[in-house]
Amino acid sequence: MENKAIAKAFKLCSQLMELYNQNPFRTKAMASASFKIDKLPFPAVDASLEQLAEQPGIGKSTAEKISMLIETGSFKELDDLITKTPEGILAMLSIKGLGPKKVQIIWNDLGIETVGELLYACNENRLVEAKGFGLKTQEEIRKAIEFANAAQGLFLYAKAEKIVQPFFTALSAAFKEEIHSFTGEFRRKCEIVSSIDIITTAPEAAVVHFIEENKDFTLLERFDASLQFTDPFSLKYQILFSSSATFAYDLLLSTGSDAHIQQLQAIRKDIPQVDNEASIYNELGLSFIEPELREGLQEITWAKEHKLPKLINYSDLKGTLHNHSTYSDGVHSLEQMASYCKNELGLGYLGICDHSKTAVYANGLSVERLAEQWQEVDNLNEKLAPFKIFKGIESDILGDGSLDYPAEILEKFDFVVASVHSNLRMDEEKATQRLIRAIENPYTTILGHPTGRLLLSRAGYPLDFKKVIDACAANQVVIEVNSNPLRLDLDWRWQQYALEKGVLLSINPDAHRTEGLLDMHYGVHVARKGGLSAEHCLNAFTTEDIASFFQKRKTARL
DNA sequence: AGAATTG
DNA sequence: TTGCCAATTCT
Repeated sequence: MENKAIAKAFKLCSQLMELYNQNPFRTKAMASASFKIDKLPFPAVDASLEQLAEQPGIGKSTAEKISMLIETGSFKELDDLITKTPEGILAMLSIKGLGPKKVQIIWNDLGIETVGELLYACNENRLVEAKGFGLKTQEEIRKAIEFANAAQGLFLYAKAEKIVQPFFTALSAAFKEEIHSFTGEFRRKCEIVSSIDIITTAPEAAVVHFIEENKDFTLLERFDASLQFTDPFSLKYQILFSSSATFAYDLLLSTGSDAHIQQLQAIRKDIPQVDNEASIYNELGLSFIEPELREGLQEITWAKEHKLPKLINYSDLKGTLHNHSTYSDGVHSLEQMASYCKNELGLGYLGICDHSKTAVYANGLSVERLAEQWQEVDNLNEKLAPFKIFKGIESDILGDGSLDYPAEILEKFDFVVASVHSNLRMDEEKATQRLIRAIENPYTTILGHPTGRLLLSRAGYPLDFKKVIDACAANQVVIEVNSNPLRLDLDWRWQQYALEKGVLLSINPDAHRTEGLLDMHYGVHVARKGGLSAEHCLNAFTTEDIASFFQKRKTARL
């Protein structure tokens, strides 16, 4: 059990305590325990009861709850609260805009106990009758419910990967002589997947037996050449049965996308059945197209002219930009982050970009604390050389598009990532103007997570992407590919346009802990979908090249 | 802490 | 009517 899951359980417990008007001090204590656990720099599962109890903010009783949670999946208080709460009420607590107080009113005053009824009430304009609810709140809740409904049955790529990897390994081990491959959305590295598609040459009856032996799985349907089932997470699987003779052809067709296959069929109605994918493309007069690119955008045109981009690989990354530390809301210290980059990942540099002063909720840095951080960076740079820490900041873009420090502070950073964290509900016109003002700021080096979206959780603010990207091109501002699996923002659908305009992209993990740096793998996946090559990726620059890039940006604005 | 919404 | 405070939720 990960710290995040433990923290979530404590958070839920605190919300339920508040829902039932329990002692506010105990409720607060529960919430603060959740916060503390989320910020532990080591996995709670590896710690002893004593080690946990001596952590500031975690006492003996919290430590015991944690160990109970790890052992049994729950603890007494939480269990009792969950038992007496209808499922629909629990679901409401995870809808954005609804906290314990509002849910309490919905439940007690309106007598609504399910999310479906709540949506119905919104549509019938009945929510406005309740105290504390108005038209705007009702509309926000309605939108949040519809967003959550649309996300039903969908999984973040990263989550699906974690779930499915052991299954795929087991399948491969059970049928060692056969060929297996992921296919479909998962093979195309789509940021969201609706099913896990696997193609195999293993005999159907044996695979069915293999699935049936695993009690966790529920068989759904069997067609001629496919088998569908779900797992305990409700993730859907589809297994396609192929043969070694037709494997490449079946793999290509099942990989899709539909648009890509249609475009291939427009070249030749019958796609040739030869023994590997590269040969199939060659027969059609095309260069081999990597699965990630098969989205029906421009890849066929590129392949016809043999002008496909040489897609970036994880191993092309030389360093990492946009990361947090304990100076703001990160879990690991600056030194831990730097050592991990240097020793575990073999990277050449770390850009440290803690939150700026306006982000108080994330412990943003005052000018005084910035000075402290810079001193430590200087010390660490001596100690870890030739490894290099670059002094950066994730500056809030304020409501009017300005950055969060005066020019005399901004000029002292090696680079600045500018991102929006507040006032997320602007209309397209306002949000676009706000971003463009930030892009035009001479101190902005990188535009961070451009839309603020959280996949399967909330839409980003609406933007005129062309205007934003054109402004980046005009001002030589790099655009971040935020690699957090929940963000993956800039979306790959717009990366190709940015690259056409000569904009550089940067695969940024936005890591708040050492392991978060590994999220760059997901950034690479979507950047490949966007057609990114190493030469247009800022953090594929060597330490020397990126240092001179930052220096040039500085001299350019003098 | 600061913004938005509601009362 | 207007302005201001209080409560809730989010980032």
